[in-house]
Amino acid sequence: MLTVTSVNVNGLRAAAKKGYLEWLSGCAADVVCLQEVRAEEAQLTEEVRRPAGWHARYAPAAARGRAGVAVLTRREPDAVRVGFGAPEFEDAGRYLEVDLPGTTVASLYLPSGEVGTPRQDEKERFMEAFLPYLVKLRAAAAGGGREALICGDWNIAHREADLKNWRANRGNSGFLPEERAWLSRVLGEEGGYTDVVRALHPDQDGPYTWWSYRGRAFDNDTGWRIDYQMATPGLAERCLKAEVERAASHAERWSDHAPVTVVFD
Amino acid sequence: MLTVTSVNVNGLRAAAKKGYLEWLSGCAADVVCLQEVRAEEAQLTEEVRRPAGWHARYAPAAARGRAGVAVLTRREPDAVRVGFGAPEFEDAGRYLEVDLPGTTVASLYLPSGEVGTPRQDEKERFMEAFLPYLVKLRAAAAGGGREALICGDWNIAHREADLKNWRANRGNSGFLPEERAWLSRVLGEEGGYTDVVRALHPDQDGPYTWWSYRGRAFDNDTGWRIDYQMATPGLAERCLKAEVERAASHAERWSDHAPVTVVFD
DNA sequence: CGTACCACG
DNA sequence: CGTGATACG
Repeated sequence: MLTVTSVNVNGLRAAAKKGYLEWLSGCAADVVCLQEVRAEEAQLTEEVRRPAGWHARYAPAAARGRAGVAVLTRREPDAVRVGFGAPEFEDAGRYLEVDLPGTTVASLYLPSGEVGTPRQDEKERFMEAFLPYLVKLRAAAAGGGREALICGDWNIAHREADLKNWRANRGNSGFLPEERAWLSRVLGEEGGYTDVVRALHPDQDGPYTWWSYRGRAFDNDTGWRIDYQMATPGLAERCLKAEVERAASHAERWSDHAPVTVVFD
Repeated sequence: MLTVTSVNVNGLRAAAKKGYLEWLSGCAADVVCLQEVRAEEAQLTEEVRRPAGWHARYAPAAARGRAGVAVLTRREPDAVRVGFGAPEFEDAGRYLEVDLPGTTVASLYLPSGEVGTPRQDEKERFMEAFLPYLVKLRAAAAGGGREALICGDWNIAHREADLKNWRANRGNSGFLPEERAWLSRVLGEEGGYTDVVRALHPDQDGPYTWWSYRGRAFDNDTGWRIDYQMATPGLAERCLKAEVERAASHAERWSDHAPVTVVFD
């Protein structure tokens, strides 16, 4: 059994002030992947940096206060790797991988973009460099009799069911045809990964994992499903349960994203 | 009778959220001089911009969110002037003058400095340009049978009694020998102004008008007296009462400065 | 709208 | 330590 949770915390220091640690203490997962930590380890309190009972590995961004991913594991990982080989994104705080027995788990924070800005170009460069890595990772895992799970904020909604207002967002970053096509490659023959939440919930809208802080997006459930756990075939087959932990109320929210939890047999 | 209050609000928008308007509604003054407004009029709510019963004139800084002085008057001023003729400080949001019958009242925010930095040089340039203006203002007022009152944050403690830790601050901006000597010139033969709070309270420490937000400065009354009302001789003679309105508790504070109120006959 | 940074005080 | 600017999301 392996239970993995992934959540974009939108600033770990802010999240810790609003209930992240209480949430973590009730979290039964074996592995927790965090994105948008937005802090270096030295800026975190000891309790937040290494919660009791967890091993914690961080990959902060070179730019202070930006991005940053982490992985918490109940047992010490066998190996830890930062980045995926693309020089531009080596110190971007966007990819961290840990090896556990039989399985490699990664925390990913794919850049968010905005059409017509350099940030969209950066997002596309990331996507272009990352897909070959995913292919290589899957092959390497298969060759070594291992599985891989890429958790995180992919900043792309794949299909119309993956966001509330898909019509209005056809021209917006996060739901562009080329972004959706790229995710289809990750999930198709080329990548061979499975979106395990969608695999277990094929016929519903959402479940959304992100709601803008602007307006009443959360209250109206005007959300996007952009946080995924993408599993190699052998691992995907073992998926028993997959769910998104939407906060009960706006007041209980400690991030604009919700945790995504998957239980593997 | 003329009652004048002066206070550095340290951001009028923040002050308004913490009790400034409640304080103002209990304020019996005829004129209120504000410093560090840190906003343009358009950024203020109508209620804050023009409180009921007041006329309000603003002199914002060209740099957004910096400095900014204002004067509130119960009756419409006869004239309003921004700046004191020094080109460098014309749009600095540091000086605003209003004419009321028989009296000119000014709101001043003298630059704060830091030894060894360009900001200290700026402070000194301001002082150098401002003293001749004060001399000219006094002469012009006298020639026209008027009085003048310069209220505000002068960012200099004059004597040892004007700050709690004078020994430790001998080398710090705000209590440098040259700054103190400059204030002595304002208050001596050259300027001819009277520090009316000190005139009415000659033998006490303080009363302080500013306490740093750092540490427990307010609770320990580790303050500085840097906010003054400086009056021309005829007006100084009419001073009946002068006091500093220290907030009762840290929780009641809506600025790091306290209002200075003077009643003239 | 919220979390960070920074400059200023 | 707090205000407000800015970048990012």
